[in-house]
Amino acid sequence: MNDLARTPRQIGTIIQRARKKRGWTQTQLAERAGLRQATISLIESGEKPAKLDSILAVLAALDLEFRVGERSKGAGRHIEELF
Amino acid sequence: MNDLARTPRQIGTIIQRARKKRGWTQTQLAERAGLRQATISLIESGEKPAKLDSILAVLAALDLEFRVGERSKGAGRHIEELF
DNA sequence: ACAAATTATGCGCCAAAGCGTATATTGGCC
DNA sequence: GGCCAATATACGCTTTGGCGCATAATTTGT
Repeated sequence: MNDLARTPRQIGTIIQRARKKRGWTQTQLAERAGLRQATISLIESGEKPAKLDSILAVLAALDLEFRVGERSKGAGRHIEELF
Repeated sequence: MNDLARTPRQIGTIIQRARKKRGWTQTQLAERAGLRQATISLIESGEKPAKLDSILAVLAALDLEFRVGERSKGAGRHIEELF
């Protein structure tokens, strides 16, 4: 994978795609991440900035993780390019 | 680069390394990220969970970015895996 | 089209991140 | 040791993310 995640919205989109890929509902993901369905909804929309802990919990529940790399070194894809 | 970042502490360590690599003080980084020196100190220690926005601002100031990838898989990725 | 499931919002509340300011504490360097 | 830059803490205050609970709004399946 290695999707670029520079903004809360990009992160939300990535999370949503990963969740649907697993066939999970927001409620199911919320349970696994120890959050509420409403919180998942907000995170996926990216409109309200979340806490780092919440994002990390969601990523872990999806078996995903952050990696930190230098910008503009083309090691990832922009999520917008997907459709 | 592409450093693993699963916990706030790991993220803080990465940020600190990148900052020192650039020869910046916490105060300088704070100015560029629109935060306080004290906040940078807390983020680098990773002891107090920060807000996602703060982390993203710091990464951007350091010309870094998050990438999201599957756990337990190497950094250099096969694009074919995605579909 | 209808019912069921899923997702998006609303409201009051609490905990805490970040702020401003200021002060310890540490670390280099001469 | 002594001095100054750099970093870690402190306190009161404001803002807000996430909660519980609930309900709209939307999507999906038959």
